[in-house]
Amino acid sequence: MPRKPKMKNLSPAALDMIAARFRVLSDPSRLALLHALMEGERNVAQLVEHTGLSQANASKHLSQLAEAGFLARRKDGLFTWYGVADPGVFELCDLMCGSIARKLGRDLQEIA
Amino acid sequence: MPRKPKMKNLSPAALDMIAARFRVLSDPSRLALLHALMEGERNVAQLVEHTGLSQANASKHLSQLAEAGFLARRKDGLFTWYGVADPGVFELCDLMCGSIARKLGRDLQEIA
DNA sequence: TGACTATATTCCGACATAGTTATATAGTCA
DNA sequence: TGACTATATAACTATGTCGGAATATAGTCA
Repeated sequence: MPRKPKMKNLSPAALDMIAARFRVLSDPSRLALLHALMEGERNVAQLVEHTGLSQANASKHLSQLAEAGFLARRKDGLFTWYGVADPGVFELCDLMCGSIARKLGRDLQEIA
Repeated sequence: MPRKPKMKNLSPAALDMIAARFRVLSDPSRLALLHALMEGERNVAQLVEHTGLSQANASKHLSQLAEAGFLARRKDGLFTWYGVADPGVFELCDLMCGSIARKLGRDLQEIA
């Protein structure tokens, strides 16, 4: 029987999936929408008001976030309410902020 | 004095920084390079061999990863050795994989 | 029913990005 | 020195993405 590999191999398809989800988080407008939803569910008009995005633009970004599974939508009459479906997304952002802090610290060391 | 806000506000510049770093992780070729470096430092030729990327393409992706602070470069004669500068990048990938697993689980529930 | 409202979608132009090919840079060795 | 090697960069093309304007879709209410 073949030797057990030291490290799990990631298939190209898996890499594509992971990359696609990172891409959803790689836009400041979408991050602003996520941030605006930390305190709880909001509808589109509220998010437009809060972020300054256009209605069409906000709607598109919200759809992408929901499609990726970070947000959940709930329709109530004319309104669509968006809320966080996977709180793990905030852990991701926190980790990224920590990574940025470490990098800035290292950059500072280089200069000093 | 002004009331202390419930939640820290993120400046547009901060959102841009975070988004830019997520963008670096949003490409399967770069994820493959990162994955190939989990076991330790490698030079460009080794990474080209391991990933199947072209030399020019690999070099560009490696530069981006180093620029973002995820990788460190070390030159030794003709060779350039790349290694992980911030292991936090693997935590980010692990978290993202967990998030994918949760989403797939939820999608499964919907069908069942 | 028809006017109105909230949200989603389509179309389009501007710009960014990934990959290839060719070339530049710089270190090694005869 | 000159031939060779490893890596980086430039130029180009094809494709992807963002945002705006206009329009479509549905739900509400008179």
